[in-house]
Amino acid sequence: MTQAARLSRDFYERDTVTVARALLGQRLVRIVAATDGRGSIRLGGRICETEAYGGPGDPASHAFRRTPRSEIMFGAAGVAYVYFIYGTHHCINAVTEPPGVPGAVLIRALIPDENVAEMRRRRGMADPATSALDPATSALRGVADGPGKLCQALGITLAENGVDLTASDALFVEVDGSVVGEQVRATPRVGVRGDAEARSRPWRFIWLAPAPRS
DNA sequence: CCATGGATAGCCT
DNA sequence: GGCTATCCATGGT
Repeated sequence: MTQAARLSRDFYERDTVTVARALLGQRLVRIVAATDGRGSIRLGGRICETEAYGGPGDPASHAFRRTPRSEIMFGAAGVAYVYFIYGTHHCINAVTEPPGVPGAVLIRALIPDENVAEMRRRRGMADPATSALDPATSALRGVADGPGKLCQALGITLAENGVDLTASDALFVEVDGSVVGEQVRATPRVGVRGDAEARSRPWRFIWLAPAPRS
């Protein structure tokens, strides 16, 4: 079977906002052991929402301060930065920019399209076959439509912090076309401190071709 | 709207 | 070392 191309170091080693925009439409893939213990299966989906996090000038970024936790954001691009938040959820970012320049893109939502039933199980959701919901339209809702949800659906925890997305066989991003030219919503963060430029800069990108998260 | 609950950062003694 | 605020998420009300 042919292997889809994987995003390279060069892809990630660019301006954070550019990478956040370019990740839309690509596929986040996670390989996990099959439930019968033999072989492995793919979990994943198309990235439909991202958010750029900058360096010292971005108060909402963990790299606002250089600490042991945020040090990874100052390192090699294409590495996964996973953090645990609110005592419950994990969030996965892709490190951006050349070494020494901090930056990361938070992956906020996926459109699940591989082994959705397994991802639903990992989310604690009902089997769509026995659900009253229409599987054709509702089986995807709630599975990966949020940064914490997609990590739970894909089994991403702090153990995946530092994984090289350009080299790992268990966690990576595949090229699945670009959404350049398609409809994308870019919005600044509101309610954060910083100068006028920082507040008005586009940070979050939502792919409007499919239904984004609610 | 509100409760949740673990890792982290910063400040303290 | 301890102690506390914060974390712009999620699920249930």
